[in-house]
Amino acid sequence: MGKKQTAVYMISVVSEMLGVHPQTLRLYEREGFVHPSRRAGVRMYSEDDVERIRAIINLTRDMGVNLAGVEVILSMREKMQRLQDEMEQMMFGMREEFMRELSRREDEAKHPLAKVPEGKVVKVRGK
Amino acid sequence: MGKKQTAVYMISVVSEMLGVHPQTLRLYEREGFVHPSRRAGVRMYSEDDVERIRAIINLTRDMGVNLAGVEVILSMREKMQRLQDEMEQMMFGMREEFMRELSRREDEAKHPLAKVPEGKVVKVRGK
DNA sequence: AGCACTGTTACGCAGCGTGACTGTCG
DNA sequence: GCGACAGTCACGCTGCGTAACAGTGC
Repeated sequence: MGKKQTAVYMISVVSEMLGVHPQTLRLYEREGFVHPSRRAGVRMYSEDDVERIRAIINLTRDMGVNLAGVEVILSMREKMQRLQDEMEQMMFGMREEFMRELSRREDEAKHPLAKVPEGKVVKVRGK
Repeated sequence: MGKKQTAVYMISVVSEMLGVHPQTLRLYEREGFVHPSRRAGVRMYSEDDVERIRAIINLTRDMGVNLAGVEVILSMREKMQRLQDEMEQMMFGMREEFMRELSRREDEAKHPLAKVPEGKVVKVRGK
């Protein structure tokens, strides 16, 4: 567990970086949108925290979205990200399976008498 | 162009079906969330319209989401649906391509002298 | 002692649901 | 002429950003 030495800011810095009232940042924490670490009781915002807050500001100030809406949207965003990763991984797995099937058939062609166990064929949910 | 004869309701019916004030429904239309058709100037809500309104009600009343938030969420939802369909289709295409590759190799094995044009191999964006 | 943090409380503006009112059509 | 639609306007409640205040630690 090394010391992930990414930049860390305290509330006043983040406040003027983003043009946000410090109280707003405390509010966001109370509402559970960000979880800055603490050093001696003082909030320390990581780069990720700042980025997350930036997204929230963008939603609230620029798009007029509610905090309740922000919560839904952020969780949807994460869900979408996971789904995309999952899909990608699935495609990769599919490709590998086909590769195995190809070499299996090649082996079978070379040694016609040795039965190589049959591979299963990837199914895709029909349209 | 057949007459898509799905059930159609006027505002008072929808209003009491969903327990929503009629004015609220008119508001949702003004804000561009639903587009009921009109018969003689009177709003006619399709099943889809009702379903969409139900989703909006769920977001606003139960989850406390803003109308601005609703807009973002609904469009995200559609986008996610499209993305999922697209992914599914892509996997289907991948499978077909592999099938072609398999039969190409079989042909090549049967007729060793006839060069069958080589098929391309599906690539997956690396992790 | 002074500055920047902490937390709590209060104010004000804006969004939005709803009620009231008037007009039109069948 | 009554009932349900249409539209417009105004009120009130709530959410949320901000300001004010007191307490604590370097």
